[in-house]
Amino acid sequence: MTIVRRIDVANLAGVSEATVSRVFNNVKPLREETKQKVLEAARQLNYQPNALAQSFATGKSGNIGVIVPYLPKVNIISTHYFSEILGGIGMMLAKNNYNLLLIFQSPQEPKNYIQLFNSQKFDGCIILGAKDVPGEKEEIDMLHQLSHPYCLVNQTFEGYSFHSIDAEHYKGSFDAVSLLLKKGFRKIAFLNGPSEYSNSTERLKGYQDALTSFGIELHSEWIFRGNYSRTSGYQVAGEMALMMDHIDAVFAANDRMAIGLMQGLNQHGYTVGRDYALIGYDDSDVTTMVQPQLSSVHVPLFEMGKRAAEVVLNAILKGHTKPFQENLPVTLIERDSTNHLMEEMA
Amino acid sequence: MTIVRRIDVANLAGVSEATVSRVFNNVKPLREETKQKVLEAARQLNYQPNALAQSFATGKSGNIGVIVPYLPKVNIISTHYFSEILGGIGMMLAKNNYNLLLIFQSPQEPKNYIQLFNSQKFDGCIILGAKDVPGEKEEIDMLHQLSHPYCLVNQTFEGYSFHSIDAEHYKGSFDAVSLLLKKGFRKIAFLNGPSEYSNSTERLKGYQDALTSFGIELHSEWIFRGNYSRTSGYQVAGEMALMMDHIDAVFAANDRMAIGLMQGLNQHGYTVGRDYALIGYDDSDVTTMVQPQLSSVHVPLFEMGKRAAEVVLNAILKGHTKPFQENLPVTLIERDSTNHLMEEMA
DNA sequence: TGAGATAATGTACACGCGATCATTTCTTGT
DNA sequence: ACAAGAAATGATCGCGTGTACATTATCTCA
Repeated sequence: MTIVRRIDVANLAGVSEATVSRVFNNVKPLREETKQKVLEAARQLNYQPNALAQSFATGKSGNIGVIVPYLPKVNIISTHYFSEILGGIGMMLAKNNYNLLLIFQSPQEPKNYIQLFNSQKFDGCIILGAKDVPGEKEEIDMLHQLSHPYCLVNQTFEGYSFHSIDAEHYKGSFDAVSLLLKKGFRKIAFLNGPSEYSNSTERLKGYQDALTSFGIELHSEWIFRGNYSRTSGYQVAGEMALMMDHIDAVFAANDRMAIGLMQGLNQHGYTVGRDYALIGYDDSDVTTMVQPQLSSVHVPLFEMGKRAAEVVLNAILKGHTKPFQENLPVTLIERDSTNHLMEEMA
Repeated sequence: MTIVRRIDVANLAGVSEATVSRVFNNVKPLREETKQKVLEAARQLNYQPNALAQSFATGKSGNIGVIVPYLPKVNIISTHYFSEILGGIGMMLAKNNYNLLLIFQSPQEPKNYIQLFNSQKFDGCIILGAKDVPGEKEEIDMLHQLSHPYCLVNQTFEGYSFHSIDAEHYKGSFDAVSLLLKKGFRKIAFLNGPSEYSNSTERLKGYQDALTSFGIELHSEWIFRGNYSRTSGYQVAGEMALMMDHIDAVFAANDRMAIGLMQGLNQHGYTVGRDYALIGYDDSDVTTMVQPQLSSVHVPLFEMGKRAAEVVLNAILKGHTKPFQENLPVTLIERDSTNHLMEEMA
């Protein structure tokens, strides 16, 4: 049960090592007869080229690194958000015979993307959950300067033209708030996520512009902040409950916070539909599991993952190097949480 | 901007290549002075050992393959189940400086785990979502015979002693149904998953034994089958609605089906708490997002992933080879969906 | 102080493959 | 039948590292 090498196949087939290599790499010219002879020998010996040696010889690992933030207690992978993107990436890579190397990155430890590239563990990388904080921006900038194949997902940096796939969060936010306004709500609170994420700030702009476009004055006390977890939404409900007399609708920056908020406000006696309207973001599967079903903004996360993988593969395989930015469209999904209770009863 | 190699560091530090290698691999004996000289040279040149070459030289990739079933349309990763396990695996691997190679496996294409091992892309593998179907069993058996480091998660095979980490699904099921029985329910239906999964059949046994231990006759028409998706639960609701006069409680083999069923039965005018009790399985985050909150059986999926990774790492690093099977404990979590409505109102 | 032991460092090769270049075999046209 | 070109195949090297073995420097103890 030792490892079968190219030379073993060559000996059995009565050809040279180079010919075996040619058969497996489909390098022409090559006599069909020889090819069959080699394949038959390979089959008999159950030969499988050593991917490690191949990688070493070519200098290509055949892996794409996907960098995912890792928080010791919180299982970040389990959120709809990351899972969808990861699925999209996986699909595209599988189609192109690339492997997906999942790399968990602790927030505290310094980002060393360059070292990761130098180690040749992967040929390109996709960075999920990047944040606009000092250390990170510079590191990505260095990746960019050295023209390593990479792509950010759902994060852009003001003043830099990094490769990235994002979604139209400004529009999504604007549309969401506009829906509430069209429905007649006027006192609209906004539960946003951390400002290190560019899409948080984009959503804030969309929220503000929608209100002002309807001639409504902005109130800073209408703006709340969570960390995208359900728990944080639940906690914010405590603050918000104190001023529900001055709020008739809430736009939350993701579904999980929306649901946490909904549950928290329930505890304080405020019900969606009767006391306020609610709209989430991401259109995750939980939107249809709650009562009333949650209106939300669909974000093509799976597609975004696919596109990000495509961008990185194009950089690797076709040498594409010019800055690439793309914003995929989002879709407003209207469900019951943005309706008045009387409409339901009608 | 060319690649810095060991020899470059050696030249700058005025030592041999072997010494540089020794410094980086911490091979003694070694003079402290020499070590510092080499490290300083490496720092100046920004030297990073080539992981590809290291892997090739040692014959170890440093990767653990995680094999995940891939269904073109359905994004399997996004389910609580896989995400949690994956997170646990990732945690343990990161701690041991191993990388996680995610491998999507289409159900239709033949399983060739042996080839994957021969290709040396990974040093060990963890198989998620294995099914008890003809081709698969033999392939895993071969892995086992060749004593390749591997571990199954949440799947066992009758008559084989494959390495596996599972949970006490018989007990979980028994406890869940017993809870319903203690609450006074007697006409208890069971919405199970596909029988290719060993935990489906284990749960069936638990369900049956719980009923018979209470002296209740088994009714084959009480048993329904879905595929673990919410949609399948929703569809089953159509059948079940026809016989809700003869059912007062339902045990579902996972939360998603439970919620689908709940929504489907709602459409037919049957409400949890008023018309029937419901208990799910997995204790996923959606249990607390629905109304009433769903009783469920907590399965330590994250922990299971951790343990599976540990088993594989032990096989690789310490040569552990004897059959390893472990069943982690499950916990019954009682919420509102197993209470009668009148209790809530009291 | 010198010999033997031991610590420290250097030399050289293998790992399995891709790929270049050299060589042999085959084809074609007259 | 033969030359010239094309097609097919063979010999060989390099990729960057780990490591066995050879060599040299240092220490120890009488």
